[in-house]
Amino acid sequence: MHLVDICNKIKERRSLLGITQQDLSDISGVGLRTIKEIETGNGNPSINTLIKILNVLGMELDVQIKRTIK
Amino acid sequence: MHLVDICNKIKERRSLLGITQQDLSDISGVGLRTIKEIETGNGNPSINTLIKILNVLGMELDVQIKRTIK
DNA sequence: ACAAAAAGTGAATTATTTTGCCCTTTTTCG
DNA sequence: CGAAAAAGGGCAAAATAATTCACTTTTTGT
Repeated sequence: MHLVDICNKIKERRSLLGITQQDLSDISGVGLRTIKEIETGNGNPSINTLIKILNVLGMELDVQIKRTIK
Repeated sequence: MHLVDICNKIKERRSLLGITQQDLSDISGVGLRTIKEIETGNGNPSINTLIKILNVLGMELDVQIKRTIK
């Protein structure tokens, strides 16, 4: 999973939950500007920043062995 | 999955593959010091840095809905 | 035990992320 | 349609990650 995919997942999940970027910022403690950067795909967040956001969205990171060796 | 778990997975996987931190650094293009930081748990890498490392280890990131709401 | 290799750490510098402020564009909905 | 809400972006300051160099500690293998 690439960074852009992660960003899209975040955007979709937030939409699904019916909260705004501002809400996500307030609850996660991550700056609004940063969340905008991430959701538009222009961003390279640190793990901690990403995890803060994912937590609010009820999601989590996982690391696994690649199934398909492209 | 927390940051510390990710760090441990990286460390274990590198060990399993029988390569050194130096090797991982050379192949991934991520600085040796950065890799050391990550493996010892003192680190907050950006997603891109993390992905570079995971690629070399044949691993990948995934984002998913939390199964257990602790 | 000893030497070599690998891993861990400190400090200083550079590069990048994170942030707030402010404004523009797009979307929502009465 | 028209106003309000939400999203998208430019810019510069502050915070933090990434890197290099040098050294110490630990681990590995003979």
